Amino acid sequence: MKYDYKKVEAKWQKIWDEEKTFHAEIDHSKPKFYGLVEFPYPSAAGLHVGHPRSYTAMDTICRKKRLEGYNVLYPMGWDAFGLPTENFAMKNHIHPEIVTKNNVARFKSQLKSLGLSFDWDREINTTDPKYYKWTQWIFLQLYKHGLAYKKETNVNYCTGCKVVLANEEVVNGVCERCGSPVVHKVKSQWMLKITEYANKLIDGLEGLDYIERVATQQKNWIGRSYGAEVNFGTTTGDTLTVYTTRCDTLFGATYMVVSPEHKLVDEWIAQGKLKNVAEVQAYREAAARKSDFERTELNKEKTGVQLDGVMGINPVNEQEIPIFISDYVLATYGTGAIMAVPAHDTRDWEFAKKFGLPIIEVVQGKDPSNLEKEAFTDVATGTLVNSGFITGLSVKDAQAKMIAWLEESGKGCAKVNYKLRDWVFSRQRYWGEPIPMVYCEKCGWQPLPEDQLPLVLPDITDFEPGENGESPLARHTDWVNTTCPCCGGPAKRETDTMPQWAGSSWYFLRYMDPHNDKELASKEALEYWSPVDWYNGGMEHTTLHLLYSRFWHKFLYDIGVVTTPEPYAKRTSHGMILGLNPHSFVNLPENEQKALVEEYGSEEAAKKHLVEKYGEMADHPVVKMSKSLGNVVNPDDVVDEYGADTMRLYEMFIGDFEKAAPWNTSSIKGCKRFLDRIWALGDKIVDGEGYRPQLVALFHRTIKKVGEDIESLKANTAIAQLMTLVNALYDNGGATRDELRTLLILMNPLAPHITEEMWEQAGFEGQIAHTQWPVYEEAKCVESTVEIAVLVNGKVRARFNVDANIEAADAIAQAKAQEAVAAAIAGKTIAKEIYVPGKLVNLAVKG
RNA sequence: GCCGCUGUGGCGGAACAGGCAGACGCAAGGGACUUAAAAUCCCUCGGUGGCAACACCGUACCGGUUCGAUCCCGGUCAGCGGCACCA
Repeated sequence: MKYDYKKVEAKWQKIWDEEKTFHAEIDHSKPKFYGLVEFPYPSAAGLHVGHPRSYTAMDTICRKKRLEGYNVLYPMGWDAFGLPTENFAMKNHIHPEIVTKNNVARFKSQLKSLGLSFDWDREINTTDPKYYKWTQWIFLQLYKHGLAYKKETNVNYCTGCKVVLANEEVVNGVCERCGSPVVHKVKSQWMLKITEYANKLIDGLEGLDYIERVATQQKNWIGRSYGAEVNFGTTTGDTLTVYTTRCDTLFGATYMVVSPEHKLVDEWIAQGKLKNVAEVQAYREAAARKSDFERTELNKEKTGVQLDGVMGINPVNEQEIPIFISDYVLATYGTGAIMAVPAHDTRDWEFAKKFGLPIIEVVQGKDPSNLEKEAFTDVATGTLVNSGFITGLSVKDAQAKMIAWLEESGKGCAKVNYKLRDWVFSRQRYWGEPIPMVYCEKCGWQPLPEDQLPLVLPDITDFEPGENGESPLARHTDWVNTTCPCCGGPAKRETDTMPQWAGSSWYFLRYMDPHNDKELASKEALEYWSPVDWYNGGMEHTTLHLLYSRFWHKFLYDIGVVTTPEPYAKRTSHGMILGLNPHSFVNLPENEQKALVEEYGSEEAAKKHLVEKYGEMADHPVVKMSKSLGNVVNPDDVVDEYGADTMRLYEMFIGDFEKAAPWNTSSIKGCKRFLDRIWALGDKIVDGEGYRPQLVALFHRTIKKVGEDIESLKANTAIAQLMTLVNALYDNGGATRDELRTLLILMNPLAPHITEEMWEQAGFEGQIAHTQWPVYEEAKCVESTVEIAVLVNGKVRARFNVDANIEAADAIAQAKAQEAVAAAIAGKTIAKEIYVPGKLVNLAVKG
């Protein structure tokens, strides 16, 4: 009988739903396992084939863990606030709440059609006031602990859309959507002091099971560097403090640079100390006007203006050196001022060359004359020269001695700096959590009392941002006008909302206790389920979502709300699912390829033509799926044509889980065939108990390999092993009931519907979901006889079968007795004999 | 520029921890069944030479260590990702 996947899959999905098969409750008698995948943003486009890669992998792990006796929490929800929904709402004149509701319904039915074992009783939605009440509550705690503050900052303002954009919406200095130039505007914004946690966020990575590229990317993003602050004097009697990681080169400082925004420049202008005020002001204005695009331009020529009238004084030798302003020094890092050592810093070297400044060598490399060509920056090999009391030391020793001297003399101190900036937390948008703050002329900013949470979004219909990029909420004065929680006088609500990252920064906590209206989650639930045992998600979330949520969690830990210092014990990441580029030469149908080659003379010319026609991307046969290329694969279509189990299997079989992989429609057929072959085994039951002797080792090996591979995100090789097993069963005329039983359990985490159906039809007890994972015996994994390859000088000359437990000497003797081997070694001296148990004999011969 | 990763058949990819390279699957070619197609089943499938047994070459490239290297070491080239004037 043919396998009717539509009927069978619908049947089991209904059973799982009705019986709440995957509902999790606290149960202290079992070990717990909390598996987490990133909850999706429910976009209007619906599910993408990329989503199920992560979901299926974790589903497979969770299903296997349940069979192994774990109490598994595998939840799902919706990260539903955000710009695309709001834009869709504006364009189509539908309230974002309705848009969200529709999109969520679509996503949910799509996910259910894949048979993912989520506990739907714990479903959450970040736009639900019952949920965002606690997002707002966490913000208030941050505020009360001095970690939320309001500050004038530069924001990105799109001149076309007349709205403020988030950093992520600015691509190459222009608006992601309309392509208009983005300029900077100063706006007062809520900020979160993530920098206060910079150290903890780096050090906390120690001892966590994060894949390395995630950990290093986070470290680089936080960008901790160890150095020193050095106080330079000036001829005006001021102190100009610089930050440097190379205090060993202090004797080589030949000038100083301050950022255009540096405060001392304002003071010197005000005090009339500068002789070239006009020139300096012009440079500062030009720098301020520069767009992001100009700032990020590669190979930019260094520019700058000397501050005429002031000189810096080097504390180590009292030498007077000039001071410049230049935009290659950033106002936001370190002290916004540097000492320049052109001999040993590439940027300083370029600047010095351009402005004709002296270059003094203080760290000697192999070839001092090379300093005319480039700076010498190698820290590992240099020795200090021309450097007073540190001459002759290695760089490392010189730094230690210099810091000691600076601290002793009060001219500086050791200092740690970070690249990480505070988190801009305001968005001038409607579809986000309202920031629960009130402004009173008399009392200043006041937090909303906690008993007034949630502060619900007003029901409005005009979502267009105001002129000057003000939040649409600002127009709704009946909502904006309120009373001051402090003095009771008239006050105004904050009209900015939170960024999309807010709701996702703590959602994994809510899953533990999703319906609690007293606290974000009960202590009992937090203690039982924390931490998340395994969190899988995209690499694109490494530096924002993952870091933000670790920050919030660490804060909640510090104030005693949560019970573990880190939210996620383990973090892995999947590669993207890509599509074939229909414009790439190699993906064209053969006849079109031929036609093009004929038309343009050669394959090269044809490819060149395609690049001219479609842009550089035509050179890449595999690209991101996109609507414009028409290579988007809809999971619904795949489920409809092949079934959910085939879809799941293909998602797992497609390739190395951590790497990007192209979706290949014809490869899906292989997975479908495999399931059909398993289905047909149901009619090929042979007599016999347990595993037949010739299959014992294969079964034990398969149980071992499938278990291990699923657990290490190598389901592709687990499936390959299961295919091998099924092929072997066919070679042996079918399966015994016990063999079928084991096969079905092993396949169940990967293909749950077909296996439950076969289980039921074969008359096995209950459901696979309630049975146990099979055990293997290491001793039974090996065959009793093995094939030994005989190599002579690394070349295979013969093979023979022997008992697996053969002694080395016997194996070597038998190897030499092989006809082809005897011929190959005849008349030669054997220099060495190696026996690798159960595998090979290698004879090294001479002469 | 800095940091990280990757290079294996026509394709996706295997190969424990230095031990027979190419598991498993796709595509392709040949055959069986069929009025025919689909489906299914069988065979071939890294390259070169040979009717064949077989021989030689082969894991981006050059070199090293080793009885033995896709794997370890040194160098070169190519591709991908992240950060990007962070002092």
